[in-house]
Amino acid sequence: MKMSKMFVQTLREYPSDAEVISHKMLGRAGYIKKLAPGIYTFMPLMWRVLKKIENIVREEMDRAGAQELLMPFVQPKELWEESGRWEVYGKELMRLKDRHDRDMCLGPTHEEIITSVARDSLKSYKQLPVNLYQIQSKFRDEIRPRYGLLRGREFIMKDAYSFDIDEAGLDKEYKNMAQAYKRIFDRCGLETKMVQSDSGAIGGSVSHEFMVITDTDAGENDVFYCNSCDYSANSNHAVSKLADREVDRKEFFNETKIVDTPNTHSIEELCEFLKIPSTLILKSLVYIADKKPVIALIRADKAVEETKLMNAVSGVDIRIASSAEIAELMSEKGFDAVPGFIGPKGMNGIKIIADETVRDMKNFVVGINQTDKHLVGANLSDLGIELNYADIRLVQQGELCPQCGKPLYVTKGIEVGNIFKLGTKYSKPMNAVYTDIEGKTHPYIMGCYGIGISRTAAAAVEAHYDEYGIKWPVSIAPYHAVIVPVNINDELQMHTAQKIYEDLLNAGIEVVLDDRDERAGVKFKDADLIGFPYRVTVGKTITEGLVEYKVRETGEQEKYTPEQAVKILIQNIKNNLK
RNA sequence: CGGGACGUAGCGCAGCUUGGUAGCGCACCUCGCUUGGGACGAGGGGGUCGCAGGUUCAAAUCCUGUCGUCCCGACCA
Repeated sequence: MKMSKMFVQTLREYPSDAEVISHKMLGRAGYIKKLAPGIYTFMPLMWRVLKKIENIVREEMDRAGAQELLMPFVQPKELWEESGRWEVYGKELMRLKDRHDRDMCLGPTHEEIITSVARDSLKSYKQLPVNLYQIQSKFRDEIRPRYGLLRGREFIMKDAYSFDIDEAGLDKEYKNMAQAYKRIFDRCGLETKMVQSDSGAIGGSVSHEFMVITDTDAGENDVFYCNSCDYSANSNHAVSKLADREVDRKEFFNETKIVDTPNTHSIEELCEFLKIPSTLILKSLVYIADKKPVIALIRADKAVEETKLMNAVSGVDIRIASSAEIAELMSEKGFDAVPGFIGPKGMNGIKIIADETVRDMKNFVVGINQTDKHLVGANLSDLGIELNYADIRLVQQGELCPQCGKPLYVTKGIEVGNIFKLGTKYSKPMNAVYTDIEGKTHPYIMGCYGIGISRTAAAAVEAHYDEYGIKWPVSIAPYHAVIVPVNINDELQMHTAQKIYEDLLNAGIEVVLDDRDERAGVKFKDADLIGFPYRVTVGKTITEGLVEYKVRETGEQEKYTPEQAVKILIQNIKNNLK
């Protein structure tokens, strides 16, 4: 490719709307162009990167025994009604009507479609197991798309679905996919952690996410992990042992009574007023789960993990209650307390979920729905309510590993892939069954396995960049190398560059010749920004028969004869692609 | 959906307070000069100032409405 003809425009400045590294870099280097929020054109360089990732995914999925197909992007409502998700999925599902006024949607995921395809074709146990996948654009009408390709509305995804006759088969395929994913991300030059996670809206029981660990702002997930064993989990799923279970502190309160606690609207204010540690306070939080109030109780030095709470009440939608909703709840129960003084006492008929931390608390402080008052020296028996215990606690750094008891650490991660055990979540309601050896029918045992292709590309930038631009891993770089003649009007320089370029092309290397009549600085800046893994500069030293070879990743550079440079380049690239 | 901000050339921005012939840098075109880390000079092309009303002799500027975009909170590959 000649740089002078390449359809790319690099910019002097970062796009003003970009917040995170990958968005800034990909925008400035001319890889992507925004059309609408979360909707981007993949420019030629970007498309080359995406195709590289797709091909790695294809090779590894095929090697793992999966078969590629391609399902429709536009889907009819009827299938979504069969699975029950037309009602449940919410506004992220982009709904539209065709000319006959029929309800349709843009595919955010394809469980319904693949299940309907499978049930028409997979009739016998003899045909199972099967794993089918596709690589395609998905559309999810995210509330707030952001971070460029990391959270788009339209994005490219690989989604795979497995069908087995029993759980054992699913377990085997689940492991098989986990191994394939490891190989895929390794080949993309990405270090990932496989972490336990919540199974979310797609449903099912067990799931793991593949996280690119990053120290940039783009990591939207907190990952807890143990250095002593293999435990790691997304914060929405992580569990821990408490480092401190010391809760009976009789020295503070030796009798149960109501005390005045004026203007203590926060835990901090209450601690300060009563001169007590926050571990002595039972915190009561009001949430709205599927439009109904739920009270969550937890030791006040800990925070509630909303996904866990949602699972504890089997809800699909949860958020903290507004002060108006709290006021409404109060008046319904005959109280008039303001937030800060809410408590479980007298809340009969409201679902109350207590975190495990509550179990051990004794002689604690709790709100009793009277403004400017708290009950001190309280015990659970004083509250006169029925508690449902569940782990709804957000793990904090320093708490202990649930497996081995050593301290847990936290880091940021970008989720680039996930694997789910679906079981019969879709096959049962959609009556997708096979016939066993005895002639009986059973629903398939299903699994699903996703990889965000475009997100993986962005995550690779987050993991490989410096102040000058992108440092693509060779395996997914748009081109392997760039040849830069410093002065194209110098016949020897240009002739040598041209020769190197052709030799590399003939060797199957994806190479760009920067034949633009620009100053060296411009070409170097662009080469660094675009992120070619290797650069060969043909400048003044060509009069001594030498060119300069430079590695983008390490900054390492060396002078060679043109023939040596070609040879080393070919060798390094081939080694890297193994 | 709530809270904040912004819409002026492909990109980044000034002008608006106090109405009076639309500007700057980058990018683009021509010529010259230059050629190892985003040179320089001269000339040039490109904008219904998001859109619609209103006020006014006169609106990018003031008023009203509307659409769009970005940032902070609840989702997920």
